[in-house]
Amino acid sequence: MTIRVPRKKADAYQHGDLRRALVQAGLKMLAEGGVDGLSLRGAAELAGVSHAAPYRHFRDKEQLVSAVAEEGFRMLTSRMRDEIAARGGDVLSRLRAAAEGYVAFAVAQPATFRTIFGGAVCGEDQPPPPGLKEAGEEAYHVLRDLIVEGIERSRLRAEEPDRLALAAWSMVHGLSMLIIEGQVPGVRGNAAQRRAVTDVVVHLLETGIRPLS
Amino acid sequence: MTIRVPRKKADAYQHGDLRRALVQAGLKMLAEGGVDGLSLRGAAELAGVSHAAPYRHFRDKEQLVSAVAEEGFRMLTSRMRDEIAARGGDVLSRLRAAAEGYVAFAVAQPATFRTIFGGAVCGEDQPPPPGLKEAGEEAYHVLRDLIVEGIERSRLRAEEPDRLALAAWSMVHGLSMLIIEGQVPGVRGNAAQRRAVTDVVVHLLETGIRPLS
DNA sequence: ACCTGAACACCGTTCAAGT
DNA sequence: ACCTGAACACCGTTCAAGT
Repeated sequence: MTIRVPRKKADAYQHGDLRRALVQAGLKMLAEGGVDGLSLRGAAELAGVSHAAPYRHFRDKEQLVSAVAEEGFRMLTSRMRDEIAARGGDVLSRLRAAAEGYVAFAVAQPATFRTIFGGAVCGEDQPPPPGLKEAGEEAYHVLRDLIVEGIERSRLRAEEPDRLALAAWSMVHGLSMLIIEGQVPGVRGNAAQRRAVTDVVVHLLETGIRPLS
Repeated sequence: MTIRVPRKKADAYQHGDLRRALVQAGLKMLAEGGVDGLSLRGAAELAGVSHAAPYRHFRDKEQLVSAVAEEGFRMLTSRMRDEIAARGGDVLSRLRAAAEGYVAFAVAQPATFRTIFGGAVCGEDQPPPPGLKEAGEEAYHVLRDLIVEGIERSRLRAEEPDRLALAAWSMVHGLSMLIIEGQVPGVRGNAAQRRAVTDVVVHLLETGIRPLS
């Protein structure tokens, strides 16, 4: 009789971890070379494998990009959770923390952020790949849970949570994109200014742009 | 003596209109093949010219993409202006029209919309190319003028206009991106639902997500 | 000035062949 | 099963050469 131990070696590239290695390589290429720096051949080289090997794990480049986007999405969610936990306070304070984590991630990893929402992943009609969809829903639930708590505590309007969540997500997502695009002058490189701008925008999200009347 | 007439022929590709032809070709490729469908060689072929000819007008692909983004930005601004003019009404009604024009353009031309804000154009530190920056400012002023009018008429909060404009732009831009990314379920293909969702989000932008208290 | 054709390096993808 | 090496089509870019 032989006892089968599940193989978990350190140099496990040849045992099923090539997929993970390729995704990590993709994230590294995004961080170093921007969106255009991500290539199948480059990822294969970084993983120490021939350029044809990735096709054992991904049908085409789009599937690798999708896997990288999924991992990036989970990193974004982590960043939000960390910021929320570090800030604490009442639910509005934690919502602001989530917003700042979101913006901070976008600025720190613009190419990864763009890949997550890059649309190279799902075309006009195709549904998003399941893993990426799941990662998106996980991020969305972090936001939605805060919204629901805010409503229960009467710190947010007694509206349908999904409506408030969509408005909040849109605002923070748009702000992040405009900042990394350089459309908000003097903010991309200045962390203090960035936080100030984010606070202003989130405050307007909370109270609206119409007069209090 | 010879009278020099300014040359404006119909088949003016050889007389300085090659640049324009290449930009138009780029827009066509974006509409038909998505962001990845845009190539220098393809644009040259569509313009009926050798693959090296574009380098007389653009230093590299990035400059062509930048020119295409600029033209796309002007199309987006036109779309907003048209929607504003068609709707009319008070300033809040026209703000809503601008938002719907923005979202409608993004959904109708997602690849062009992504290229405008694609970031392939300006890197981390580089400033945006002047033409694209100007096109962006033109779009921004359409929004800002509405905001200023709203403040003057006491339909918007007496805040710094740029703050209100940034909040509004962020919200509508983010909503557009989330919709074309497929993150807002059941909206990408449904114009009526899309308008309803946009109205809800803009209404929350106006009145905020906090209770009226 | 403006354009061409050949050339180079790089990429995504396929496939017969190796272990 | 998993990986390799050669091969193909495509791309961005350069450059000597043509008019």
